[in-house]
Order: sequence, then C-alpha cells, then structure tokens
Amino acid sequence: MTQPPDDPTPKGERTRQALLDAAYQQFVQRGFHGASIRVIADGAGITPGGIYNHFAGKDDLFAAVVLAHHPLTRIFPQLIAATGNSAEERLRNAAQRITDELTADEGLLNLFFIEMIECQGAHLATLATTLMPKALAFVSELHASVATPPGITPIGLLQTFVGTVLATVFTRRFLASAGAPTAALAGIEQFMDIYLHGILREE
Amino acid sequence: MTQPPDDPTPKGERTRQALLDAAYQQFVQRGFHGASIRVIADGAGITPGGIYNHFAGKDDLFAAVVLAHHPLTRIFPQLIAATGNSAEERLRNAAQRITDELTADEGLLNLFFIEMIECQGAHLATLATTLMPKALAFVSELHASVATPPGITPIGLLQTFVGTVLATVFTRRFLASAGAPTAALAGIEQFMDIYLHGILREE
DNA sequence: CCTACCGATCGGTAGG
DNA sequence: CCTACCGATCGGTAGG
Repeated sequence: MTQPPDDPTPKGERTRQALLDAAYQQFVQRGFHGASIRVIADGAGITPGGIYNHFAGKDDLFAAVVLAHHPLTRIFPQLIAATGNSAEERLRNAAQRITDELTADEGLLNLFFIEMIECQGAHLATLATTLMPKALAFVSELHASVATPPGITPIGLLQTFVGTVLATVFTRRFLASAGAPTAALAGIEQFMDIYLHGILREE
Repeated sequence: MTQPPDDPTPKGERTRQALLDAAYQQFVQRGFHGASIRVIADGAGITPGGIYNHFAGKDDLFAAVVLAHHPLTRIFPQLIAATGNSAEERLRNAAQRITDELTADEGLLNLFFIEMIECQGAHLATLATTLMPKALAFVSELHASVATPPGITPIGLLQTFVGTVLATVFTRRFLASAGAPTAALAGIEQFMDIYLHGILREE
C-alpha cells in the first residue's frame, strides 16, 4: 500500500504545520533559548522525539519559523500591493497596512528582534536576497518619480520608510508598557505626516 | 577589626561591579535565558555561588544590568545636555550624540529588545518614572517654542524624535547584516533632514 | 567567597 | 511517531 498522494492535507504535513505554529508561539514569547522543545512538541500534540522527524534540530525549527513569519516577509509584499492615486497615497496606504499587521500580532516584531540578538542576523541575508529585488525595483521606480532631499538613495528611501513604520509600532508599544496614555501618542498617521512632508519635496 | 570604611573602592563593591560588567556582556550577547550564571561568575573572577552574596538571583542581576545600561538612561540625559543656538540645532546635536553612543556599543540596543521580549517590558515603568519627568519638561518647553503639525502632543514630539533616532540605528544595523552597502544607507543626518523638515513648520 | 552538591530541565538519540 | 533514556547543563543552596 502506498500513501494516498493527493489528500487535501497529508498527515505528516499537518503535523509539520502544527509544529511550526507551536514553535512560533513559544519562540516569540520566550526567545530562542527560553523556548523548550518539550513545550513545543506538547503544543503540536506530539512527543518531543517526534520533532526530529520533521526538523533536524532546534536551530532548524527556528530557521523555518523565521522564514514563515519574519516581518520582512509581510512588509515588502504589503508595500508592493499598496494602492493609491499618487506616490504619497500609496505610501500612506502601505504604512497603514503594515502597521495594522505588526500591531495585530506582537510576535512578528519580537521575531525580528530575537533573530537579530540570538542569531546575530544570520537569516537576514537569505531573506533579503529573496525579498529585496522586487522591493528595490518598486522603490527605484518610486525614487525616480518623486523629488527627495539630497543624499537619499533608492535604498535609503526604502530604509527611511520602513524605519519610520517600525519606529511607530515599536515606540507605541514601549511607551504603552511604560505607562504612557495611548491617546497622547503619535500613530502611523502622524508619523507619516512628518515623514512624507520631510521626504516628498516640491517637484 | 572593622573594615576600613573609606577605601577608594571596597573589595565587595569591586566584585559587584565586575559581576555587573560580566553580566551585561553575557545578557546582551545571548539574551536572558541564553546567558549562564556560571559563565558570568567566571567573567567576574569568582565561583557561581559567590554571585548570591551580591544578587538575590538571576532576575535580580538582570534588573541591575537594565538599570545601569538601558538605552533610555543614555537617551534622555543626552537629549537634555544637547547644545545649539536653535531648537533645530539642539535636536540635531542630540540625535548625533545618541546615535554615536548606540552605535559604539551594540549591546545597548540589544538590552532594550531583550528586556521587552523576555521580561515583557517589566522594568520600563520604573525607568520611565525616573527619567520621564525631566525629559517631558524639556520636550514640553520645546513643543511650546516650535510649530509642529496638528495632532502632535509634547509626548508625541518626544516619541517621534526618539523613534527616528532608534530607526536610524536599527535599520542601519539590520541592512548591514543583510549585506546592503553601508555607503548607500541613510545616516542620522538624512533621517534628521527628513524628520526636522517634517516636524518643524514655519512659525 | 569557595566547595560540593541538589533537583530539574535541557536538546537530542536509539530502537522499535 | 512513541518510549525510554542519554549526558550535559541549568539556577540555586548548605555549610563552612
């Protein structure tokens, strides 16, 4: 008997996905070293040994989580998919979408930080080579179509835009943790007011 | 015999400082759970058990490191100490100083992230109550003296400024990790060009 | 502040 | 994919 080849979701594949989900939750809550293989296995409904039928080890499992959930995998597609009748409108729309996504699931930003700290950014080069070409093409076109301050390269435009969005999400989160009243804080609209007024000069 | 009371640095105090230094190095390199009490003790030149003469436990040691090295303890004083003949000059000067300090020691920013992820920002409220009053007084005065876009509160001014500085340091680090050519990246001057042009409107 | 040690938990493997 | 288990290391303590 061979295994039925076109089941909607093969048994092994479902387990693998359950492992990825459980691992994501644990890693973003406790960090790489703080997350336990046993708790992850539990969350996926299997015993610890079973993990090694799907992943070579804890590092391999973490790498798979990074590939599936790293914020960069959300930011760049949202940037390209943004709509609007002008460069300004498209950037505002993209900023809003990215902020919403990063705010809805705090784990995404955590994963960014955990990877940089506990893996020293080892996966960033891989992610970048996959994602950057399209993002750079998009931003080069944008850069050519608008007037920016002197010294801003296309990659600098991408950097300052993404940096401003990350700054919004991050500062709102830590100021809320510190006890600041949320209503007094700047949101993505204010950050974009400042950023776009500063970067889009008269043509 | 009593202990000589005004030695330049008492024996126990030197050990405590050595522990703080070793702990800082380990925590920012490996995260809270990744750092080992034994390695920290080694780094301070004592045996693991000796740590508990100075700190109640690993958490207590981490809390002391956060109090001593958290970026907020550097950012706010630098902001207040900044010099210049106009609001713009003072903000540029402060941004430059903060950026230099956070770039010179990558551990500082790591500590910010580690504390937010592995301690869920538990120490931020304490830090804020110590540091915010002076910073808010400074920024309230600044807010009153310049024209900002509508909807920007004094705390929003502080938030967007600090956010912009953090965005500079963070995006430069991760883009460098990802293999981007450093020369093409925006630095604090470019970020401030954009930010200040966006936030300081005509009076 | 050291020696010696505690129980607990870690990531991972062998064999089925 | 489970059972049973490995050696290693963890944070922390007792007693001196």
